[in-house]
Amino acid sequence: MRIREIADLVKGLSDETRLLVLYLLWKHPMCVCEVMGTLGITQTKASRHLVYMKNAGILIGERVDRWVTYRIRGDLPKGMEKVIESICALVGEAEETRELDARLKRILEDSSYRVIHGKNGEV
Amino acid sequence: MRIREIADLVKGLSDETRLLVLYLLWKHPMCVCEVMGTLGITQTKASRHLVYMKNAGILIGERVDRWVTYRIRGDLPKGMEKVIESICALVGEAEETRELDARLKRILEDSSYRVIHGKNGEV
DNA sequence: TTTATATATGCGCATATGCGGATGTCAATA
DNA sequence: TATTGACATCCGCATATGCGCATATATAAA
Repeated sequence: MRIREIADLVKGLSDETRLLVLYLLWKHPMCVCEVMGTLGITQTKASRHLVYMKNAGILIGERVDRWVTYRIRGDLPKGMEKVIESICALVGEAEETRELDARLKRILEDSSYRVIHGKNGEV
Repeated sequence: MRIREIADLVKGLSDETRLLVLYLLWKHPMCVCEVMGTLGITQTKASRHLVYMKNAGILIGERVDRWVTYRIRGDLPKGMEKVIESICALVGEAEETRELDARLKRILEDSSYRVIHGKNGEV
C-alpha cells in the first residue's frame, strides 16, 4: 500500500455522515433507502456518501432487483480492517449512537421495510 | 465523545503529509525543523499541519528555547489511541516508508541537528 | 408500453482545504 | 539594542468538498 491509498481510506471516513454510515454497515449490510431512513438524510446524500466510500475501496455495492445493498468489503487488507474496526468501536461509544442503534434495530426487525417504506425513507 | 469529535480526529489525519507527520511523531517527538528536514517540505507546510493536528487534539507542542517540540498527546482516550496506533501501523507498512525511516534515523542520530541544520531544513 | 420505485449523477453554489510567499512574533545571542 | 533563528500566521489563489435540486438510469410491475 502507498501512503496515498492510506490517505484515501482515511479521507473516505473523514466526515460525520460517512462515519455513521460505516458504523451502520459494520453492524449490518443495508440498501440506500435503509441508510436514508436510519440516518434521516436525503437520498442524494446517502447515495453520494455510499458511492464515495465505494470508490475509496471501503464498501462494495451489490444490486438485487431495484435495491443496491452496500456492505463493508470483506477482502480488505488486514491493516485497513483494523483501522475500520477501531474507528467503529469509537463511534459505537459516542453519545449519539444509542438512539441510532435503536432506529437501526427497528428497521432491521421490520423485514418488510424494503416494501413499505416511504418515498423519502421514513418508516 | 461526540461523532463530531471523532470526525475531527479522522479529518486531522486525512492528508498524506499529516499521516507522515503522525508516523514520525509516533516514533519520536520532533521539532518543526526536524519534520521539515525529514519530509523535505517547507516550513509553512510543516508548521501548518502540526498546528492543525494540535488543534484537532492529536498533538501537543511544547516550546523549549527557540524550538517547539511536537509529540502525540499522551493522555488520549483509549479509543483514539487505538485508531492512531492502527493507522501508524499501516503507514509503517507502506512502500515509501523505508526511505523515510532511513532519513529519520540519520536526523535522530545527528544529535547536533538542531544546531547545524540549514535555513530550509536540509541537513 | 407506461408507470412507479430505487439509485446514481450532472449542475451550480457556498464553503473548506492546501499551498507558497511574505510577514509577524518571540526568545536567544552578538 | 540590533540581529538571528525557529516558528506561526496573514493573504491570495487554485482546487476540493458537501449539499440540494433536478434529472437520468435501471429494474419491476401494471
